[in-house]
Amino acid sequence: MSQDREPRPRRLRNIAELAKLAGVSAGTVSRALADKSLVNRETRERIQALAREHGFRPNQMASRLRTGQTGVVGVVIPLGHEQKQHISDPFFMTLLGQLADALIDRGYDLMLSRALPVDNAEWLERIVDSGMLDGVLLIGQSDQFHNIESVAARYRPLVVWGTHREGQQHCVVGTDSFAGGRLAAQHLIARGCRRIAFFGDTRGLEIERRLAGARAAAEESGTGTRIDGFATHLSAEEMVSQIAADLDRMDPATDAIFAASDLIAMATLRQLHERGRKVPKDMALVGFDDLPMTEQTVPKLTTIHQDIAGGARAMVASLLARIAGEDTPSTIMVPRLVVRESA
Amino acid sequence: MSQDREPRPRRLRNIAELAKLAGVSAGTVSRALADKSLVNRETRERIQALAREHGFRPNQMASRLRTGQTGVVGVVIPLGHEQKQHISDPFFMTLLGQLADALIDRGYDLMLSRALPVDNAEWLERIVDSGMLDGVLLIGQSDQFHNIESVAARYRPLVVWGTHREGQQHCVVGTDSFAGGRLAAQHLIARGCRRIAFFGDTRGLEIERRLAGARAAAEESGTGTRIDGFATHLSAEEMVSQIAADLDRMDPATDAIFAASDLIAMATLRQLHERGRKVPKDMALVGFDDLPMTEQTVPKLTTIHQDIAGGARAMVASLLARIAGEDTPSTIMVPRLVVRESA
DNA sequence: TTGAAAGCGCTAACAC
DNA sequence: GTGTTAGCGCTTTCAA
Repeated sequence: MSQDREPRPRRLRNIAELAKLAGVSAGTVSRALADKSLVNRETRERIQALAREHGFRPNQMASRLRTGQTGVVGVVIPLGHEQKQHISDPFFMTLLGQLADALIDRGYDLMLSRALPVDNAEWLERIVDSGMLDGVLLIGQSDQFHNIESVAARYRPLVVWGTHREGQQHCVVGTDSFAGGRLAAQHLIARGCRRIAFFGDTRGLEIERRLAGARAAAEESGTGTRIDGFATHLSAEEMVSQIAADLDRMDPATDAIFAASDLIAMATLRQLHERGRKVPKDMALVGFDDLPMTEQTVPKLTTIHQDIAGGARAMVASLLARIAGEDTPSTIMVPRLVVRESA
Repeated sequence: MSQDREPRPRRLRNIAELAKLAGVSAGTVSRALADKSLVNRETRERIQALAREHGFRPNQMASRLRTGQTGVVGVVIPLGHEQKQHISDPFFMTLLGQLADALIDRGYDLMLSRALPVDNAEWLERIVDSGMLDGVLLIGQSDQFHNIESVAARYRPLVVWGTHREGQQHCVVGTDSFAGGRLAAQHLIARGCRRIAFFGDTRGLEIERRLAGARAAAEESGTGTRIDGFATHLSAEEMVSQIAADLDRMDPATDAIFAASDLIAMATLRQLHERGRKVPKDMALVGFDDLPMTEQTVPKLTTIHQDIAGGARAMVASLLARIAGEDTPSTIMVPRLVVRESA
């Protein structure tokens, strides 16, 4: 109704036009719109009303150039060795969703990129030096550990999801993958499993640590348990056929599978079902991540819990501190075994 | 090694500094870095080498302000009635992943926002008038149809995922939800089901059309099939308990469930399993979306396929055309029934 | 082929 | 309190 009564006036192009209309200077308009207290309450309200009436909003690009604050955080998924892995991988997406919520709550916009280091060795430099971002969040280290290290040495507002290595420079938030892998294997061994297949591509740092942890547990147990590694693709398309093949060629004595992610575990569950192998009776199965969907599978997936929401909050908190000039240590979260039905 | 040999010179702050270093003017540097042909090949290469050596990259904020092209597309998820629904909803995420891939391939960055229209009636105006974006993609119409219409009337580079209504202004890409709902119900009725529960919150336009289509199929069948609507929450947390409650209070004669999304279907599958009800023997179940994960469930989910990847490409293609000043019609994709095991 | 200069739209230091 | 002015860092006429 009100739209019919007051036909919208011509759209204002910039602060100067609004200033002319209001009979004040551009500076005053800028201050009024930013709710600065230095401006007379009456004129401020008048200008704000005028802006609202004309649907005027200051150009953010200009404002951000001028202030040097972009209000934008880059969220980047580096896909080095796992090029086929899609940005829509559920773990990435879950973390991304949490990051988006946390950043938006803090008033930041989020710029999403997928980087292919293989095509472009300077992927990270290009992003951090774009001048468009107040800070950068990396989802995963991929196989770019050293590259990240060297950029982090000079670009401070950078926080990475991933694994911590002794003496590393860059601020990382993540779960202790080694401990998680160990937990998984310990559980399987305690159940009586002695021949464990590991499904995961160990070129990724986190995955490699999970396998290492599992191997350590096997060693420590003194049971002679063996762990066979299978390099499972991360792309959804290839993953299924590869799991099928691995299931067929693996040692028939294998009595447990430790999947490096819940996604792999779910695909494995399905393939086992198709082969008529009961989980956990014929084959125990443990996943990793504890994505929400793992409670929906039949049987429910036993898995290693990572606190993704907490991790996202930690990443954002560290990044904002770094944007403010502080230095922040890495955050290593403790994984937790969640026993459900699959093992 | 090379890093040890040549200690990095002090970082250049802007084009002017590089210009001084190269003994040319800022204009020439700008042209050289943009690979403009007007600049002498030799000087161009010299400047580019210098830039590389110093790790210099022009400030994008300034460049974009000057040219008026931001190279950024906004991707926004409006959460009107479904406020609790998280940005990490798998359908959103799948579509978002595809959009990200398509946009990045075309050289655009992607700015992600979650909008809460309830808190802020001007959510969309604020976004399109921010001056930060060349165009905007909306994932879903939520309950904001009229709001979107009025903004679309003046802001052209806007493409929306959702449902098409007769005579609407805004460019939409989506699946014919009515046809999809009808397909689902037809399939269930053909299987002999006569009492169908619909799980979904019909305040969303697409969901409402799916139910309407199902009701139309029931009507047309002349079988006296009834369809009972249950308003299922979209937030993962509440969804499960609500489905459980609905399952317990629904008419005992109910022999089929049509879930408005695969996510709802998967949660329903799990709840049915817990109640010892076999799918599809005791209860037939059809989902909607055909997300990749629906092939991993046990039993595999029968669902209505939406071409999410194709839809994402269509959205991006339409948006780029609109950014270029063209006008584009809406794209309504035809849904397809995918019969697997659950019905 | 290159340099000089204007200006994208905004903000903030400095005046008054 | 408000106006004036000088840039933020870049691109792009225009002139040479």
